[in-house]
Amino acid sequence: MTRERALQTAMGLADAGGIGSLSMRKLAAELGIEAMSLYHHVRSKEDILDGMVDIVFSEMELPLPGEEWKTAMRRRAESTRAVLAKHPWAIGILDSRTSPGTATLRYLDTVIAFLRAAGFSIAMAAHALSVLDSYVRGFAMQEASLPLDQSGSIEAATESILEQQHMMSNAFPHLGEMAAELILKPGYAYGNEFEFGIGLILDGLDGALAGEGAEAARNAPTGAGSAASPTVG
Amino acid sequence: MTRERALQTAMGLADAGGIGSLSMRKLAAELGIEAMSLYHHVRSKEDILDGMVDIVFSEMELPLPGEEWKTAMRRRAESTRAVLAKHPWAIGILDSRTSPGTATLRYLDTVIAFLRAAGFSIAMAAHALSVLDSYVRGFAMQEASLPLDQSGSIEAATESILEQQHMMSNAFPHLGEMAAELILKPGYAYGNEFEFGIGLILDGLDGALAGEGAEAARNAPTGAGSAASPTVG
DNA sequence: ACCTGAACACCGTTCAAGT
DNA sequence: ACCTGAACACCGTTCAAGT
Repeated sequence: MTRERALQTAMGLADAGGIGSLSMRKLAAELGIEAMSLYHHVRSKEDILDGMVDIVFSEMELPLPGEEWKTAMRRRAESTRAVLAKHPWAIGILDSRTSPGTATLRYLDTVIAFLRAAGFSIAMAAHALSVLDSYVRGFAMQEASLPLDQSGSIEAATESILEQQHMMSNAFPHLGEMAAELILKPGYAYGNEFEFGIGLILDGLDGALAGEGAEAARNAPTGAGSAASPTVG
Repeated sequence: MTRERALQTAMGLADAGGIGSLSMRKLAAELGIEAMSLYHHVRSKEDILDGMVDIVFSEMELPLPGEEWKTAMRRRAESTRAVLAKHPWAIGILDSRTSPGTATLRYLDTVIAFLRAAGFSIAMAAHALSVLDSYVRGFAMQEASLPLDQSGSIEAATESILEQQHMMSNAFPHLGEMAAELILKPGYAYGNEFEFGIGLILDGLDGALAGEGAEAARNAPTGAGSAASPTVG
């Protein structure tokens, strides 16, 4: 029995049945011990959740040094989305840990280092982190709560949805139209909306970065507009 | 005793002490009845959560007919953020309700109607809803989990944070630099990042809309590029 | 050092019994 | 129709007692 094995088993339980099916008693049973024995390896259930969240961060792909920044941030976003789809219970508690683990801190540090090396000022790196991660986590949250079939399209096979669809078209015509003309059509998968948003945000960051670079160049025309020193006051 | 009063009291409990402090027994006590009596007015705790989420949607400001769309969407985003800051327990369960209430459906229908009237195709309205709401909810989630003082800046007064800050600067230098040079500086408030992201997304949508309008004009040069008919196949 | 039975203070919900 | 006591099957956690 190690803390590591307890965390891995806890991840398995949460992945399989949601965070609600993770209890100290069930986890202990899975490990072949009594619930009270767990407290020799972890401090509390909160401690277990801290450890689980840190494992989730450790599974996310990091940007590679030298990679073009938009490519790197797009890959990071897609990796985050994939990891959160595998561990949907983690979405709501990713940020709420009061004591972030080392994998979490290393993850953040590496992303910030990458952005700085790519020419982002400290303030612009904070902007980029905020808008990208807010979007990716919000999207993961919405995606996690959809009734999806295995192709990723909305599960419309049940009678109840079709009934609702009919009622909706009368009481809520625009929602009904969007459902009928787009969302419930065979080709539509909500997951594809991700690409639109991430592209839009990366292009926007590109523009903001160019504007900042131009401004820096005006203020200090000899500098290369690169990353070494902070440009924020 | 009515369902309405039960929901309002439940909201008060959740607002005050988080969703964890909302139990059927405590709610009943607050209402002056026994826990079991609640089941005469609501079907289950899930039913209560459904009702609470619908009330949260009813508190969000809707776009006004005729309003300029970027203004309207910015106001909607800020209102959503404010409502979710008042009811942080709602952020993680907003989308996960399997049976949305009438306020929720009316809210969505009104927003879609507004976007269609502003010239968005069905597909572009879906894009806009997805990227805006993912961002706003993701941001609300991150904001809800920060240790903020009343001015909205990070609470840096505790020794433990300063200690961590010192350790961090060695092990995680870029994170440490961002903390020291930006986040822990007196003027900084994480909430101000919201404006950067929402502006970036609205500008991006503006460009996408113009592109779509130009394409529609090429395909049917006599049309005004307006909202009446769907342009999605 | 590691494990555990009993216990405490909680949960959501059912059911039969009251008015 | 509305309320409720007792009960069931759960929680996280403490504590004294075992090896």
